[in-house]
Parts: sequence; structure tokens; C-alpha cells
Amino acid sequence: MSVSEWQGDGEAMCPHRLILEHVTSRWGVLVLIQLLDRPYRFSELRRAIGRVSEKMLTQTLQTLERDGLVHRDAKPVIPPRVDYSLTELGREAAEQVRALASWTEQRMDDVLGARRAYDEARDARSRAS
Amino acid sequence: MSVSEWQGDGEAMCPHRLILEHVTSRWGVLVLIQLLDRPYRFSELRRAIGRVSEKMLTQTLQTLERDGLVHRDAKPVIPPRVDYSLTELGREAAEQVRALASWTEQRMDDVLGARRAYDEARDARSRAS
DNA sequence: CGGTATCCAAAAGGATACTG
DNA sequence: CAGTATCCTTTTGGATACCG
Repeated sequence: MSVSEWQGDGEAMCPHRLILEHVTSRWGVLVLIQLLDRPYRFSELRRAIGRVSEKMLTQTLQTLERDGLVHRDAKPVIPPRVDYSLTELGREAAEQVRALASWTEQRMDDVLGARRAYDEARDARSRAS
Repeated sequence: MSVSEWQGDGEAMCPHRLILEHVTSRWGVLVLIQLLDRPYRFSELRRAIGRVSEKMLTQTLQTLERDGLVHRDAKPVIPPRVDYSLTELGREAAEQVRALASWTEQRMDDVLGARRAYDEARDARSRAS
């Protein structure tokens, strides 16, 4: 499968790439993984993820809901209560994303080591010049 | 301007999320998947991905190289020739990313259907009000 | 509580010119 | 060819105020 096969036909980006970008977006990744645990209320989700603004969380949830990955259950009570959960489609995506996140966690030390080596090599080069 | 400056990522965020963001970044995803195929030269990679500026491709490759995911092989010839390939670490990451991309492709129709349903429901609601 | 609307700052990204 | 450097535009994201 070639990357260029996903590209748009001139103006818009191809749908495949767009969906992938929703799923791999900064907050999309975190929301999907968090919801694998269990359903969350809006504020609860915000606290669980941490350092996400109301605006970005709203935007992310709406995008994921529109793509059919997240189910939004707004209960008509006072005060309002809205629960978010994964659809079956969302669970599939979330599991892929979680696999990637787990890999990242397992291999973090290797990456950090590679970074140190890279930076040291760069510093040595700049001293030599 | 130093590399670490424009690469940003000053140690504000936890390393785990940071690595994940490099791997899932817009161009990072495309580069990793493309390099799963075989090593590529810079311009060759640029053509294969398409619609990526020189600047962004350079930036992405440097970030992935620093994280130890991509190997850069600059041959001291005229004209310059630089080959990029995946490291073992990079191959592991790329395979996870490719799995996610494949899922997206397989499930694209479901997502597009969900979107149509969402938009129609929203339009119906706005007409009713 | 769970949003929306608005404004503003910061970061990403593109175009162009230039270099070894 | 494979980049850097610079300038500029676009997008992203946060802060704040307000609403049902």
C-alpha cells in the first residue's frame, strides 16, 4: 500500500487520511484510550486526561462522535449529565491506538537513549567545527 | 536556530506522550509507512508522499532520526545522496501505525455512513427548531 | 454541568531564496 | 541533491465570558 494512494484528487484530502488524522490527533488518541476503560462524563474525562481545554475536548468528542467512534448520551436532567462511551467501531480504533501507545511506553527508554546519543553526536560535531 | 529549538518539545510534556505524538504526527505517519516498503532518498520520499514541503519532510525526518526510528545515511558524493531507512525500533513503530492505517481503510465506509447519519440528524434537528 | 462564542497568542506549515 | 534561512499565512489551542 503506497502512501500516495490515500491522497486527495486535487483539492480535498482523501477520506481515509482524514479519518486517520482524527484518530491519531493529539486529543483523539487520549480520549479513545481513556474510554476503553469505561464510559466517562465530560468533566470526568477532562480531569482524567488533564491539561485539555474545554474547547478542545468538546471539539475532539464531536469529531469522534460524527465519525461514529464515540457515543454521546445526554441525559435530560438538571444539572445536565452527558456520558461518553465507545461504539463498536470506536473500540476497534481505540484498541489499535492503545497498542501503539503501549509500544511507545515499552520502548520509551530506547527512544530516550537514542535521543541522548543523537544530541551528544550533534554537540560533538559542533565543538569540532 | 538550534535543532532542539524548532523541534520544540521542551520537556514540558511527559516523554511518553511526546514520542506518541512524533509517531502519530501528520507527516510522521506517512514517512513511517512509506519506509516500511524500502529505503528512500530524500526527494524520492518527497515525491512518494506528495504535497509535503521540503521543510516539513526535513523536520519530520530529523525528529524521527533523533528518536532512533529512522536511520539517515548520507553518502559523501557529488551530488549529495542521502538514504533514509527504518531502524529496528522504527520498524516496530511503523508496523503499529500501518495496522491502524489498514483498519481505517477497512472501516472507512462505516465511518462515512456514520457521518452521513450524524449530519442528517443534525440537519433534521435544525429544521425542527 | 456541559457546553457555545469570541478573541487572541502560539505553533504548524508553505513559498521562496540561498548554500555546500 | 539535500538541505538552511527567512518570511509569511493558516491552523491550532487556550482564556474568558456567557447560556440553557
